[in-house]
Amino acid sequence: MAKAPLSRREREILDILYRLGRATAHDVLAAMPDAPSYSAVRAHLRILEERGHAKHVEEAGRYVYAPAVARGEARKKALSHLVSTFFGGSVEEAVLALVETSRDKLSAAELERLSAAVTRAKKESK
Amino acid sequence: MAKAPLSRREREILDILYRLGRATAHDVLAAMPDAPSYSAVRAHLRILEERGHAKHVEEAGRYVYAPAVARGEARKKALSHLVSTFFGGSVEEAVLALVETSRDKLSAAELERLSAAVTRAKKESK
DNA sequence: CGCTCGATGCTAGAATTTTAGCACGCGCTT
DNA sequence: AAGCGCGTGCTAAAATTCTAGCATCGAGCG
Repeated sequence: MAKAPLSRREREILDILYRLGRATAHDVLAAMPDAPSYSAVRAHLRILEERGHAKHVEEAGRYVYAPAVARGEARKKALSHLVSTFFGGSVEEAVLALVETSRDKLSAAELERLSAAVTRAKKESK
Repeated sequence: MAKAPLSRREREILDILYRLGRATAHDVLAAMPDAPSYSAVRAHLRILEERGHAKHVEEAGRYVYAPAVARGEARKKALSHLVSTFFGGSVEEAVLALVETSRDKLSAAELERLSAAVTRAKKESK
């Protein structure tokens, strides 16, 4: 499975696909702040599919697109890339940054769950 | 501060810059798996600078490049983009994924610190 | 000095990406 | 059954990205 690097627009569109989960060309178009023509979007979607990054199902006559590789996979990849380029490979620092910079966005319940997850990890690593 | 989206190669090179902190054209070239010519790299570096993404200092005659926007800033941005495209905006999920998928990579000490950070966050949010 | 080495600036061309538009095809309404 | 409205496939051309190579310039060396 060769992983040809995506071009700018392709990346943008694929990201939207990940964000939406599944979407038609119109949905994608609507989600783009600097949208080009409908045709252009469709062309990209087609190419994305050709290269194995997306797939589509026909539904009531129209195409509904979705990422080809599972969200989970993509997440890991993106996460690992980010950690290595911005945090020198330190997962710890990444987590810290995430928690610190969005303290207020995290509810008490969420923090509780995070706490539990860390504890769980501690046990496992023992 | 206009935000012109980066092209593929530019993105790649800028990432390397972030990873290395500071680097000469040669360093960058060496860090690229699919490296083009030295000239090409230099050209991109120049463009990157032109567009405000990188800057350089002359040092012993040669140019040493570094990202123009602080690592911290870039981190936040990258993190937030990632969270929104892959985790539906949920910081919690992102942290969980980070911790879960790299359990073994985290040392006991690191987990300890994370635990402390979460606790601290809890207090603050109170 | 005169040469070579290593670095930079610049330019032009090749290659890719990005976009728009046209040509159907299908289901509906009139 | 002819005329929309809406979707798709495909192609060609504009725009950008990517690359290489040449001209220069300063430092070090025989």
